[in-house]
Amino acid sequence: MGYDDRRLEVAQAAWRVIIREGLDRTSMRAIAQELGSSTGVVTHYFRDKEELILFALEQVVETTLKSMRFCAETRQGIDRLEHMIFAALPLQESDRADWKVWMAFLGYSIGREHLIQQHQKRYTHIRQILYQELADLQAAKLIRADLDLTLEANSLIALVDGIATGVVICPEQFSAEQQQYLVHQHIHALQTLP
Amino acid sequence: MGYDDRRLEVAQAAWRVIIREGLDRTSMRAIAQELGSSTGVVTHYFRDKEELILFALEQVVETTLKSMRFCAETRQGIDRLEHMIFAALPLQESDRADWKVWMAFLGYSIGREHLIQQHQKRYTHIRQILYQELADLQAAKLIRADLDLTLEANSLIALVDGIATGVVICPEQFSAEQQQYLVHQHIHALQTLP
DNA sequence: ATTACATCATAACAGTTGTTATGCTTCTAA
DNA sequence: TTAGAAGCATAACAACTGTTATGATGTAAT
Repeated sequence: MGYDDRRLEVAQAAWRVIIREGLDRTSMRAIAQELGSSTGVVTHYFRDKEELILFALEQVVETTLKSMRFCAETRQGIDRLEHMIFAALPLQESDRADWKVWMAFLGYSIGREHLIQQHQKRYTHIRQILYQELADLQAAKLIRADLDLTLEANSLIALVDGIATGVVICPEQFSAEQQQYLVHQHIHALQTLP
Repeated sequence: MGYDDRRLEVAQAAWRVIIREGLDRTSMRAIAQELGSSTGVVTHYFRDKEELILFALEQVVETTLKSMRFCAETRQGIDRLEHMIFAALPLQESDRADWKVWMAFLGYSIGREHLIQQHQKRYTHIRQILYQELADLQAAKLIRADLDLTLEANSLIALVDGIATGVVICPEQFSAEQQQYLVHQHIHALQTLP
């Protein structure tokens, strides 16, 4: 097992502790214990706690983006955008964990300007991805021509954020079908006339 | 100045520290310092830290609900629902602070089941309020008859949550007009035909 | 075989945390 | 006037924090 693999194991241990105990109670010792090792392992693979924490978050973001890209590969048109959004939602119970980590980080970033700025970059990145999708749809005349695409991209992000928040807090209020229905309604409102 | 007033002052000091430093760095000593006093004041008005923290959050929730009720008083129909939603949004820069506290708490609740349950109750409360508004609109035939009102209430909550998250992270991406536009689009989609 | 490095354990460090106890005022009611 | 409570300050407590240093392994290259 290589260096990067072991590093990932440490991050995944941190990931589990964050979900189970909360981000502010995710101490070096708790991570080491979750890993079944000592803190020496943790400090060996990560310069400090922040580097470890941010790496764990980056894994969550990357897997989600990869899932979105995978869903986009085989599809075209409105259906393609719709399934990209679906890929980001916590449709299955197992998807909720990643969103818990994400929300823990959002709250943890309040009062920490440099973490807020990192989130801004992530939002900008996903916004550009969605903007490109919307622009392609608009060029193909599949959605209305009078749309502010940046605003609509932000609206899609807000839609996903809002649904995911609802799922994490009240899972019984958002079945997979209901989540998909809300996204479907939202997206198909883009292609009808003003 | 009465007991309750002083108690509120302590909570407001905590409120300011949460926004400035983050929830996990909001210590008893930091709150006391923000208040210009000693920790003796804090412990005198609150049994422990959790009671203080939760009281501060409750103030945020109450002021928002009060603002929504106030906007509802003078209006009727679709316009009434729309302005209730507006009242919950961070339209002004000064409104962002309350949402920062809210988001800090959401993240802080990850891994703390009893805090999640408290959030569930809050969501249930606001959902019932919105459900009643939607039911009234449906009875007056102002919105479609085939809507699942519970789902639509959850959708409205998700809309506000998502927009507010976007505002806290990327304020420059959501002007007051854009926020209102998104809510307007969402709500007016309820009254057209399927 | 010896050197060097990667991996990990252990322990100590100084700082911060929530909580509690104690005591000092100031005010109020008997 | 006096007893007592309210309001607040101070200090101490043990527990926990991230970080760092040190040393013990094993492994691979010279």
